[in-house]
Amino acid sequence: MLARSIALSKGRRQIVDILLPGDTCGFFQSGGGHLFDCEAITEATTCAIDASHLRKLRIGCPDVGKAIDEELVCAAKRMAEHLVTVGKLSATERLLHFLHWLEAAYSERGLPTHPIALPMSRSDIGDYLGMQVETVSRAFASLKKRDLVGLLSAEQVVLRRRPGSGPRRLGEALGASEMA
Amino acid sequence: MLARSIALSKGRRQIVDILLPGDTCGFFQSGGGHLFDCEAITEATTCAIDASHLRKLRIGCPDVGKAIDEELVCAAKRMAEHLVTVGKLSATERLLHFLHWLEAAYSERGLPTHPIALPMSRSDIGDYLGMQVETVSRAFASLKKRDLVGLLSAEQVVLRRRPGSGPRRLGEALGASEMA
DNA sequence: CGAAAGCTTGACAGCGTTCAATACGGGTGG
DNA sequence: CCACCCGTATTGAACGCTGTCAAGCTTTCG
Repeated sequence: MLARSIALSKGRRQIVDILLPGDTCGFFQSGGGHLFDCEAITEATTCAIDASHLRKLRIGCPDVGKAIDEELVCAAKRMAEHLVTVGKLSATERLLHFLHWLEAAYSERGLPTHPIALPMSRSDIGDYLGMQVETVSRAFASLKKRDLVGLLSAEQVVLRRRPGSGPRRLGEALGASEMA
Repeated sequence: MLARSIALSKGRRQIVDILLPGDTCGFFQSGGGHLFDCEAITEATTCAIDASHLRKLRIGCPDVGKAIDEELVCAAKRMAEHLVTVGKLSATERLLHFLHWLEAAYSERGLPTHPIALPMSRSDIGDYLGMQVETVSRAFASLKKRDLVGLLSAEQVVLRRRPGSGPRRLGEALGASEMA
């Protein structure tokens, strides 16, 4: 698990994207400078590709260009949905939404989802979801009290699926997340 | 001015990006479906490019692919910085940051910046910055009271530059935006 | 001129931040 | 093995900001 982030003053940062096995963490540079920091949350094995070599490769092989585009578009899509999460949801809803997203992402990659591993610290979660560490804790407490999640430990979480709150599109998820 | 947004339930939406003359509003589709809605805020003249034609064009001409990548990366960069704005700034700071961003964007394109035009409604601004209409109004009032902006009308704004708060990189801007 | 839509302002409740204190867990050294 | 210590997580209390509801106000358009 990697975190793509933007560094701010005084050691603060905003995590803008989270990368899981199979995702690509390069590509985001223009004019030679990288746009984002990228930091490993867990142990990670990465594969470096020489930029000039890749550039040459693209010319002969259109599929390469297409794959790069696909990756860029996916990252943009993730960020846009994340923007909705941060912009429109309450703290508890953000956390729940994030956990469901993680579960879906794990499941796509064949990683265990019961429980789901949460290797990042509370402060990482806060930097990702745009809230304070304390608020993250409170949100966990709130979800636990409602039996929406179970906490085996601080980094081992089980999601209890509420009827009708399964994985769904974001627009509907938001409608449902109003937790009336 | 166009707004790229994600539609939510009950007519709500999150605007994820704002496009100005020279920006490209396509590209964001995968599997035939568009990822975002795109809506005109002002009158706009657009230029449609046939997708299959473009695909063929890329093969022979590497610059085309590079230009598309450039556009994707720029959009991702905008969204990431916007994410910082929404995730880490208070309502008033968000608005001020947005106005400065607009000024810089206008200035890059040779559009007038004194005053700067604000063709979008308060509700659009709210959907972009992740806050309510009333909060947008309050933020304007607060900025006006501090003489950071002047309101000629609801859509004609002048930015009064505070010493040391000119256009700068986002990391520093955030440091300064703590408005101590 | 009247109506409708958008903008602004006020009051109040609720949520999230802040500051502070406490609990938990892993590791080290005695 | 236990005591201690550190970093991290949780919990508590008070405050401030923002969402909400409601009422005026301005502008636009018929």
